Amino acid sequence: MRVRLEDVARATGVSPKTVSRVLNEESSVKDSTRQRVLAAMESMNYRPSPSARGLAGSRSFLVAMLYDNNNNPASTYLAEIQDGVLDACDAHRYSMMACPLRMRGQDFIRRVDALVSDHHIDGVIVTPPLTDYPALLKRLQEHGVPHASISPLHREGTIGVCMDEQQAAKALVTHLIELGHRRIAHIVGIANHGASRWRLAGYKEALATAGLPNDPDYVVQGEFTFGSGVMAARQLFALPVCPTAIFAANDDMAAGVMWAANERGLKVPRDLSVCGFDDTPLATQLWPPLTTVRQPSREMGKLAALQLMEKLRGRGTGLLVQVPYSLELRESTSVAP
Amino acid sequence: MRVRLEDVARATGVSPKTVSRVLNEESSVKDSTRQRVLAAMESMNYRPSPSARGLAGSRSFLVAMLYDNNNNPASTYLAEIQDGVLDACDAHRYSMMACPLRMRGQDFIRRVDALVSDHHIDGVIVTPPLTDYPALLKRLQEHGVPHASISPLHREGTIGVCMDEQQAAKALVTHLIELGHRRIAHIVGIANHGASRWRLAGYKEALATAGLPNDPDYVVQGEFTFGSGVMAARQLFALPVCPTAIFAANDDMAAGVMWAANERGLKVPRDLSVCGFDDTPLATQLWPPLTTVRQPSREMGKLAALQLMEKLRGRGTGLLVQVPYSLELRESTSVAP
DNA sequence: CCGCAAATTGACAGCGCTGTCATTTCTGTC
DNA sequence: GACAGAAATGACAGCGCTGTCAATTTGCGG
Repeated sequence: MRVRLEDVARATGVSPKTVSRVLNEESSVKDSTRQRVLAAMESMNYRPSPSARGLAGSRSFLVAMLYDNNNNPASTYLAEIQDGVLDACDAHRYSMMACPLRMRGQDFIRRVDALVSDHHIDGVIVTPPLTDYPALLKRLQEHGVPHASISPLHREGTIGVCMDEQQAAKALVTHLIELGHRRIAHIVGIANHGASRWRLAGYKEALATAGLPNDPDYVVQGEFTFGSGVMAARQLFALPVCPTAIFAANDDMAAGVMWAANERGLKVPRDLSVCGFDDTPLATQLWPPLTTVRQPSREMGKLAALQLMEKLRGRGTGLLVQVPYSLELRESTSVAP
Repeated sequence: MRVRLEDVARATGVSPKTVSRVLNEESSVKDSTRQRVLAAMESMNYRPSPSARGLAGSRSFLVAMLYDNNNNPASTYLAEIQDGVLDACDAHRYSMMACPLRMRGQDFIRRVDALVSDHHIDGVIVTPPLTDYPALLKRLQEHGVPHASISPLHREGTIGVCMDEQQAAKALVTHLIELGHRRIAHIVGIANHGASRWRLAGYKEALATAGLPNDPDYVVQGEFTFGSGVMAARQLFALPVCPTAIFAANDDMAAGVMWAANERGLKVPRDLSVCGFDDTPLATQLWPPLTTVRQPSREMGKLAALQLMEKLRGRGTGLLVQVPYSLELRESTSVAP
């Protein structure tokens, strides 16, 4: 019924073990043999059984993507990462399981345990903000399960992928300055998220570099949601001297800012320049379209998964690769009034 | 190292097979025996190996959630469904794999084949718009893999979960009529999606029931995105006689309508009532908050998964359960001007 | 053409569980 | 109290693959 490894072996005239070697890309197989086996596999449409491989061997070819579904601000972001991870897994014949972790109490530790020991997970992709949850990372290490992080806050000894968000934020704010803006406000994301810190740091750096003052009134707290963007903007508009530009730490909040501006009768970008971060679909759906920083989430998921699988194969030491950002200059920003 | 079924058997003084029976909830085990075995499992922290179970038995305890990542308008929706499915799977010790399907050409058939035969998938959760892709359903049937659908267009012989979207749309539009609106427009979603059809039908039904005319100019095509909502609204505003209320087939488009209204200087809800559908997070982030229909996506994912697992266990015949909608009447709608 | 190390290949057991079928232990009945 | 039939349990093989280690083949210097 099902084509087994043994069938391929028989068809090729070699032992099952040799077919297994080819399957696992072991080096000690003569090239001519490998070719014959591969050809047979192909023509017989052989597909190894993950269950059998998992049971007999030490590897499961399973990768888990962990995410925090407790306070899930940006499901678009996670969905894109997930797709990228799946892409990479597909290409290397790995499978992926998506695993939401509710970070209440210590229950999540048990979930991690269950996951790892049940399914023999080979490796884990960790997404923000889980990337900086020490208890989780510690547990993974105890299990001996390698992980790759996406945009981790602490980068030493971590493999995965990141973007120079601070540099990107700086570039964005510098762009505003070049447009003639001098009163530039920033809406910060959820405290302690890496993204929030870096973007704030980039904002401050740009101001400092340009020799502009860093007015604390111009830095208000948000929480990455549309609503918090609206609230933060209202707060800024209530200031005695309004900013002429607002850099929100993500697109959702920027959309909130635009809404609030509108509510107050401010025309974007004529009266107020607005920019965000992430380049979510929202950015181009708003009117005017939002100036923002493109964060290649999907690509990042893919790269993180690739890094992980490299490590699993024992090839390379695993790196924290950096993906390039790109400024998407659109119509929500213009010269200062 | 690892606690095996055999260890539990030894500890309890029964044969491995009996432990296996308890594990699989077979009926032919004396109750006292079952209790002892369960106690031992608990105290030894026994966790069965999915690989071994998959290899030896006919079941894999794996469920796949299929989604279309080609044109993915509403990743929030899918993310919520996914979480619901995961919830249900967790509860019944099943695992879930998320599987995006690119519906280009015939490649996706191979992907389905690979999925089912590689992983021995026990069952599949199908999400819109895949629910109505005949080639996919046929292939699943050929593989003998049961599936549960979420909001399928064709309901006969299907198990899964649905909502009476037509009724919900009717109720929403009826609400507008009760507020005194007579010129009510509708922005349709992507053609052929079940959601689009039902919501349009509900709109028409409400008008007909109230004896209002069905002006074709007041029904414009959208595609479930913010941008398409903006375009559609502009089209409606350009009409000689403007509608006083717009029912968009989803929240994203409704947000687009609100934006366009704003752009044109129309105050919502004073000059124009707007309502959407789905109750995405966006609905409460807009200002004014959006009147919409709550679609319990997460709950629906959970229920679909439960239906599927019931079927897998051979219990019950599997149903298409209907979840209740609820009208979320908020500030974006008010009495007609 | 031989001997030896290196390169390749193969034999075999067993991973942890379940399907099949045989066996034992209960029931209730006359 | 013996007996049929049902209920409960067990023995055993084997799912499809890989780890271990042994066997074979190859390449090469002399």
